[in-house]
Amino acid sequence: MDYETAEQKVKLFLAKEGKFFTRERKKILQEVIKTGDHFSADEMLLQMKSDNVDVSRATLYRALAQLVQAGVLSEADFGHGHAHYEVADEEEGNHGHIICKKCNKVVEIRDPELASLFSRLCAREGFEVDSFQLQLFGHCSDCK
Amino acid sequence: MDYETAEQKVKLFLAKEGKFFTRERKKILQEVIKTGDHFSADEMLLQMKSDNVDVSRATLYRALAQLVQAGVLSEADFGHGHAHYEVADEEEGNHGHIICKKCNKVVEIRDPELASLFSRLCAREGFEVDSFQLQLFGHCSDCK
DNA sequence: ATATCTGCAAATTGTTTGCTGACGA
DNA sequence: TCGTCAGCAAACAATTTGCAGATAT
Repeated sequence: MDYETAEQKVKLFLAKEGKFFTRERKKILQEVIKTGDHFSADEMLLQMKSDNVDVSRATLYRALAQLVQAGVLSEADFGHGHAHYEVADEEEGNHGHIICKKCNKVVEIRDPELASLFSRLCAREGFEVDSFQLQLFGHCSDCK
Repeated sequence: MDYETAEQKVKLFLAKEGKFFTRERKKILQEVIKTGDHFSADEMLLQMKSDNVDVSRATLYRALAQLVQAGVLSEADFGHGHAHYEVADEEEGNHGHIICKKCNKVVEIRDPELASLFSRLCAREGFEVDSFQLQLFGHCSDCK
């Protein structure tokens, strides 16, 4: 997702909630979009520090939660004891991850079959699904 | 999984690690097997309290981690801020969950297509997968 | 006998919250 | 102007850990 698209989404969301697009939120959004990868709150703080962008931990956490709500970020748990974020897919459902238990490498899994299989399974249970989290744990080619 | 099977697995695992099958670990295993459902560490402590089984929180956490390693329990994160456990499936891959975002109801999703699709996707990335976690978030028939 | 265990309380980790002066519309 | 915000420090919840005496083999 490019910065412009993201900013539109965020502004729309904030406006709807009666909130402001402050300079801190903008700085955070820029840093977040700049990252092409998964990141934790701490990693983002480090990146910001190295870019001389100064925002408090509390503000970052508050902003990340908003970005998730705004649909700009998605959140995942790789079993490492803290949340991971990544820029959300622009269209349709999100994607899964394969995590190497040895070296912690993370690879994204995208396949149209995923969404279609999931919605079939959910319909069977009478659920209406709007997102999923899929983590596959194993060993990558280097570690097995 | 019945108690006997579980105890075998646990004893094997503990022996391999040079650890003991103590009375606390046995009490915990019994309570865990008794539960037919998902549970958190706190819920298990409550159940044990109501059964007059007395084990400290620290010992429970240590034992749960071993049971996961032994393959008797599996661990999942439903986004509620704490881990959930459930007795692991005896054969082949585990299963997923659909979680209602409104009422927190959790329904299990089992389908042979899951494992086969996942192993296909992983092979494509050169990974060898041994477990997965799948959470589908949405609204159940009562809440939508 | 000896290494592993338990329970306790204290420590850690990741994250959230209350407050006060600063900021955005 | 007036409500929202940022930063700080304190609060929190879930989980982990160090230690000293109890226990398993």
